[in-house]
Amino acid sequence: MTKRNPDLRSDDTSRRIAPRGVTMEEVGRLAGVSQVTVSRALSDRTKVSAATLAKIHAAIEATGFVPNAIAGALASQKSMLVSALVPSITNIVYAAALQAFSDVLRPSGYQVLLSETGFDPQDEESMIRAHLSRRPDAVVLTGIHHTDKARQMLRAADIPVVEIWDTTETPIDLCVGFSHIAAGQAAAQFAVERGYTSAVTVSADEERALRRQSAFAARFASLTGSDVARIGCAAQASLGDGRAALGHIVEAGFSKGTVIFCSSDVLAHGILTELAVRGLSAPGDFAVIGFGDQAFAADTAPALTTLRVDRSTLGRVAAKALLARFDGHLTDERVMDIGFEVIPRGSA
Amino acid sequence: MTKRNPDLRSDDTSRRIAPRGVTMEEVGRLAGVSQVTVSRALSDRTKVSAATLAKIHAAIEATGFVPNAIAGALASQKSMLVSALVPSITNIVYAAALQAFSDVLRPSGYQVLLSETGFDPQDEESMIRAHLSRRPDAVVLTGIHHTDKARQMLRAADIPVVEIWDTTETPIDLCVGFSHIAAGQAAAQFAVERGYTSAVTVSADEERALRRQSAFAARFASLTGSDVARIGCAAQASLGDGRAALGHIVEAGFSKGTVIFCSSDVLAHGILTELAVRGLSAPGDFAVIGFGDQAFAADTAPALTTLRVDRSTLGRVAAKALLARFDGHLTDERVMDIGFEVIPRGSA
DNA sequence: CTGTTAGCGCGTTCAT
DNA sequence: ATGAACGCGCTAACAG
Repeated sequence: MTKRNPDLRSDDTSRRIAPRGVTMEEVGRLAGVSQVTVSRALSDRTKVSAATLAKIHAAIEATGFVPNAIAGALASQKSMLVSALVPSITNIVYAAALQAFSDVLRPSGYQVLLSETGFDPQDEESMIRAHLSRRPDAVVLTGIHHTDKARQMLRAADIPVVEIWDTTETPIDLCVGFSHIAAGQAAAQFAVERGYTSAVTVSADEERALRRQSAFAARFASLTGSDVARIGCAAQASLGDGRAALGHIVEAGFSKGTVIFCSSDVLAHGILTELAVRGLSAPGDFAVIGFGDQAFAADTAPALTTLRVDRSTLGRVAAKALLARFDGHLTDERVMDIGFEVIPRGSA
Repeated sequence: MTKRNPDLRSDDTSRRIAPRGVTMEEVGRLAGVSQVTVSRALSDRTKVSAATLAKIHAAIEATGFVPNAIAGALASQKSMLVSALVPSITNIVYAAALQAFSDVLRPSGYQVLLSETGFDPQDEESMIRAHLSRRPDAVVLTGIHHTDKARQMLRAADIPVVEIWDTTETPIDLCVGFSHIAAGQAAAQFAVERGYTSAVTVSADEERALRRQSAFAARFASLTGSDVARIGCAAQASLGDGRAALGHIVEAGFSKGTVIFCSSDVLAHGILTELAVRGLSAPGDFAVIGFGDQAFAADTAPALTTLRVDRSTLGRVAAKALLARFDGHLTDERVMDIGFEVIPRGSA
């Protein structure tokens, strides 16, 4: 008998204090059934008799068995993993969308593998490679700009891909977001309707924010004939950046009655803060429009006029689209526009 | 010959448009070497001749091969995955720590599998089970309160476990955080030294925040002899909650010169906001102490006096402790206190 | 309802 | 420096 005694291994583990992990084989042995039966009991309890099911559950309880999802994934070619890539997890905007996204996927057994890409497509590409090595059942990317290599790898992976936070005519696969150009235009339209004839933008140095900013400026100029200046700041704009921006605006001698379109509510909040410090008021001296409608926007003083993008809906729609795909529903609706909404409050 | 022809599979895949995933076998065939050689080339390039290495890389390039980490993990018994469980990813406090944590682990090839537990130990337990099924090489938990079952599963998994955001004499394994009691006491001490003789706390309904609040109240009372009232709000406290809290404080008739200790900077910011709206000032009318030293704390008006906890350091220390463990360094320093710091600014 | 047999794609011996 | 054989723990046919 050259064949290895199958019991050797169990003898080895029985000597150990902490086994490497209980297997279905061991659970089955204890329950008096084979490994497959254990597998079946766990995947579909109706495929096993009530009596054996009870014995198996007892054995699982006794051994503390936790299924090995790695082995399961290798055998079934399904990892039950969805990978998500966002620029930053400390940015509430992405975090909130991911929260909703995960919440929808979890009940179906999927877990989300998350990574930060920063704002660089090259970094994103290498993270995509790392994620694909785990054979996710789907991938979620932020934005619509990716390297050619990244697109190619994604297509080769032959799994659903969702691009979020933007819209495009040419998605890799699926797309859930809204038009940043339309958002910027809507803000301009609103500002003009409110009677403002002069405007400045304060915008984070981030591609989508810049697109909103440009659209605002173009529309505002075409509507009023007045040029729109731009003040820039870091990609992760802070309250302090907003305060500093107002300083520049005031010192540049912008006339009172100017409206300030910010690329985020945080920047807008900074503007409001600095306004108060300088004894100025909104919208009397300067009007302020934010972006995002974050939790605090309704509670600033004055309350912040802003553009709402429903981050939860974004995540939820993306997740549901994936679940539909996993169920074989091949929707022809590949790009889903969740829109946005101007929320008029006190600041403009 | 009943044995399946090993070439059948490759013939099948050659007919496909999108193969299920290129294998080392296929890469090797194209490079004229065996599967093992490809494996070696990828794990340690020096174990393969320069000539074959080149051929292998060419084949990888040509096929778009991406290693299957699932198969790798099953074979090597190493998933290169670290699972992390936090109450909420939209809470900047946890997100920032995770960011640093991931950044330290990534260069070593580890990825972080993240899940939200909410604030319920029972939910945490089931998420732990789900995570353990993926056979992570380590687990990170938030806080020191977990169900017995959870502790038991974790021990059975026989992998490093790090509890973060708190300290304890009896960690499951490792622990990285700070003493919430000491933090509350330090805030009270500071308040007393600044001359405040009356205090109120505004605290989120969350275990660690409540512990800080109690410690503050106890120390403040023992130092001044005056009782400390408590105002509570939701676990995820908002700016609006802070504003409302000040309303209660004012209406309850607290004397001016009272110091308000908040469980988060966001709440404190809300207090400052409402103070300004009511024409009151800090610290003249009411002094405010926050907690966390978030990015905006230095830029509020007045700047917020707060307790700083270095979230990046927290994440970094936890990650480094794990890397040391992976390298076999069995430190006897199991609980690491990263401390905190009182940051005196204008509000108190 | 239950067991047998084959892989899933890789790392890890052990040869050569 | 390279290859053959084996096994990681599970799911997926196929029998009975």
